[in-house]
Amino acid sequence: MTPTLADVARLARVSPATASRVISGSTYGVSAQLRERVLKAVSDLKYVPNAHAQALVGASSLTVGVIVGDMSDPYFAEVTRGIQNAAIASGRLTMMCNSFRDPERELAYIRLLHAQRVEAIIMAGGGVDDRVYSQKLASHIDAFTAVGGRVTFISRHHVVGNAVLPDNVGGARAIGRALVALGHRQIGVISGPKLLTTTRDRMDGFRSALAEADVTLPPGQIVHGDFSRDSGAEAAGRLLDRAPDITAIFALNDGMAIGALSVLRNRGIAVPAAMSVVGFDDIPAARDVMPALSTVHLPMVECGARAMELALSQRGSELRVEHVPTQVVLRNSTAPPRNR
Amino acid sequence: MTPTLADVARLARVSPATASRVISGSTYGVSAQLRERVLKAVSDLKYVPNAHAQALVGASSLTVGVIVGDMSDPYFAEVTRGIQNAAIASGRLTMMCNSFRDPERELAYIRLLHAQRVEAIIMAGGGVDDRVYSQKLASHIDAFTAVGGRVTFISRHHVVGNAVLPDNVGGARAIGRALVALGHRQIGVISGPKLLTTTRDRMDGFRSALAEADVTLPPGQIVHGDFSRDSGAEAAGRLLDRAPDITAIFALNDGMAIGALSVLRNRGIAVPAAMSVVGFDDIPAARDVMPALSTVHLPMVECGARAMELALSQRGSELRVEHVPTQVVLRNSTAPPRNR
DNA sequence: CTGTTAGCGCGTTCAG
DNA sequence: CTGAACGCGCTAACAG
Repeated sequence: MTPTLADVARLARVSPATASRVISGSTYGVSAQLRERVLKAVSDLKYVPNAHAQALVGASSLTVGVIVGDMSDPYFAEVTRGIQNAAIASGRLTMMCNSFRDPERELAYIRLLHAQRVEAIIMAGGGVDDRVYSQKLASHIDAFTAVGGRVTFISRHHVVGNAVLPDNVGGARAIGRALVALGHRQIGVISGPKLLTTTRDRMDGFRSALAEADVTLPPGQIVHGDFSRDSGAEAAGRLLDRAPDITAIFALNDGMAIGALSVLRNRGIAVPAAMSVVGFDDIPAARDVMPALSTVHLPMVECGARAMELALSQRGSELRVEHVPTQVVLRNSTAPPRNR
Repeated sequence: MTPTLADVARLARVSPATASRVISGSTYGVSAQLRERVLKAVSDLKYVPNAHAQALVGASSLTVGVIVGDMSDPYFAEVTRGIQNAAIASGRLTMMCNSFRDPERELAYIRLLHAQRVEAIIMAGGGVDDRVYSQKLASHIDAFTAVGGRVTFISRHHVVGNAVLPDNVGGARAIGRALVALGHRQIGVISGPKLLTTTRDRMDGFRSALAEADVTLPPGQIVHGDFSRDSGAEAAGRLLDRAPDITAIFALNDGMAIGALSVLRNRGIAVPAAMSVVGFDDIPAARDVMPALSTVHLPMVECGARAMELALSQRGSELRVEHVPTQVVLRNSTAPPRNR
C-alpha cells in the first residue's frame, strides 16, 4: 500500500542501495543518469521514507520530547516557545506532551518518549516534594539516561539531571521587600499547591523578606490555589473574608494575581489605593490587566531555550545546572497602604 | 548498549517469542513460571520496547501530529488543549509542531509527520488564499492521505480533508450588527493578514452587517495587523491618526483588540465612553482586561476536540465537515457613541 | 560508480 | 504452552 524504497528502486531500475544513496544524500555520488531516474520514481510514487525504519538502523532520531504541565497556561506557553525556537535552530523536532499536571501521566509520557528513543527529554513541569513520586520519577529517568538519553529539568526536582533553575527564592524575597518598603505590614498570600518546589521556594523567599522587617505572616493570611486564574479568584475571596485587614496580596503567580484582581474589582476594592496586588512570572497578560500588574519578571522563553541547549550540548554524563535571575517590575497595582 | 527483547529473553532463559508475549500481553497465555522470569528480567534490565521496531512490524503508531501557527498565541493554546484532551481520551500521543506561521516550515512538518507514519494530522493553522501555497500543501497532504493518513483542518483551507469550520462570517456579521444597533456609523477595523481565509471571512461578515444598515467602510478606516497583540497596538495607533472620527473599533481577534485597548488608554481615550472596542475569539484574557472586552465567542477547546474526533473516526475516504457556531458576548468595552 | 548482503528490534506465523 | 524462523523498510558494509 504505502510505497517503499524497494518500490522506488524497482521503478527506477536500480538497486535499493542506490535509491537510498540519492534519497538520503549519502556521501558517495551517483551518476546524474540514475539520480534522475530515482528522483522521478520518488515523485511519481509520492514516496516518503519511513522514519521508523531509518531510526531502527541507527540514525539519531533528531527528536526531543517535552513534558509540560499545561500548555495553555501562559507560563508554559512561553517556556515552550523558547524550547521550540531552540529546537528549530538545531534542526530538531519536538514531541510536546501535556501531562495536565497528573504525575501518573507524566510518568507514562516519559516511558512513551523513551520508547520513541528521543534524543532528550525536557521536563518543564514543576518539581514535587513527594518521596514516592520522586522515586518513581527517578527510576523512569534513570532507565532513559542509562541508555544515553539526556534530560533537563526546568525548576527544581529531586532527581539528577541537567537543570535550569529560576531564582524563585530571590525573586520572592525581592518582591516581599518591595511591599514592605511601601509600608505594608498586613499582607495576604495566595500560595500554590503545597507539594510543588516552586511554591516552597517562593514562600521561603517571601517569608525571609518579611522576617527581615519583623513583619509576621499568620497562617490565617495564607490561602492556596492551584496556579490557575480561577483558583486565584476563588482563593482571593476566601482570603478577603478571613483577613479583611490586609493591605496587600502576594499571589505566587500572575495567573492567580489576575484572578484576585477580578474579585477585588467585583467587591469594589480599589487597586492599588485600597489594596496592592503582586504576582510572579510576568506573563504577557500582566501588562494588559488594569491596573497593570506589579510582578517578578522571569525570562520564561530564555529558560526554555537554555533547557534545550543544556540537553543537546551534554557531553557524556557531565550534568550542568544553570541559574536564571529574576527581577522585580513595579507597575500600577502597588502603592503605599491607604491609612498610613 | 540499550537492552533489547533478545537480552530480556536470554536473561530469563526463554525464547524471544515468549518474552514478547508476556511483555505485549499477547492473546495467548504463558505459564506463570516463565512470566515471572521475564518480568524480572525486564525490570532488572530496565527494558523499554523500541517503538520504532514495533511500528515497523505493523503496530499502529497511536500518534497524531498537530501543526499549529504559534502555540503561545492564546487562540492556539485553547485549541490545542481541546486536541490534547481528545488525544488522551482516545489513548493517543500527539506530536505538536509549531510552524511559527511560516508556510515552508508547515510543509516540512507535514513531511516529517508523514515520515513518522502518524495516524492523522491536524492542521490548526489558518488557511491561506494563495494558489501556489495551496497547491504545494495539497500535494503534501495528498501523499499522506494516499497511504491511509487522515487529515483534519481547523478553519477554511483550499485543500480536501475533514474540516472544523468556525462560523467566522456569521460571528463577524453579528458583532457588526451589534455595533450598528448601538448607533455607531464611523467604525474602524483592525484587520488581519490579507491572505488568511479567516481574515477574509471575518471581513466579509462584518461588511455585510454594515451594508445592511447602509453604513460605509472607507478603505481609510481599515488597517492591518498580524493577529498579535503588539501588531494590534501599532495598528490602532495608525487608525486613530488616520481616522480620528471613528467611534468604534472592530479588531479581527481579541489579541489585537487588547493591544488597541492599551493605546487607547495611553492616549487618554475612554473606553467605552469615547470609543467602543470589540474583538473576536473570546480568549480567556478578554474577561480580564479593563474594560472587559465585548467579543465573539468561539468555542476553541471544542474545535480542537472535534478536529481530533473527525480525524480518528474517519471511515475510508468519507470526509466530514463540521460547522461550529459563534456567539456575540457583550461586556463592557461597548456603548453607544458619545455624541448621539 | 553500482549492486548484493546483512542486520537493526520486534511481532507473528508456524511447528513442536 | 513454547520456540524457530521470517520479514517489516532501511542503511552500511562489502564486493564487483
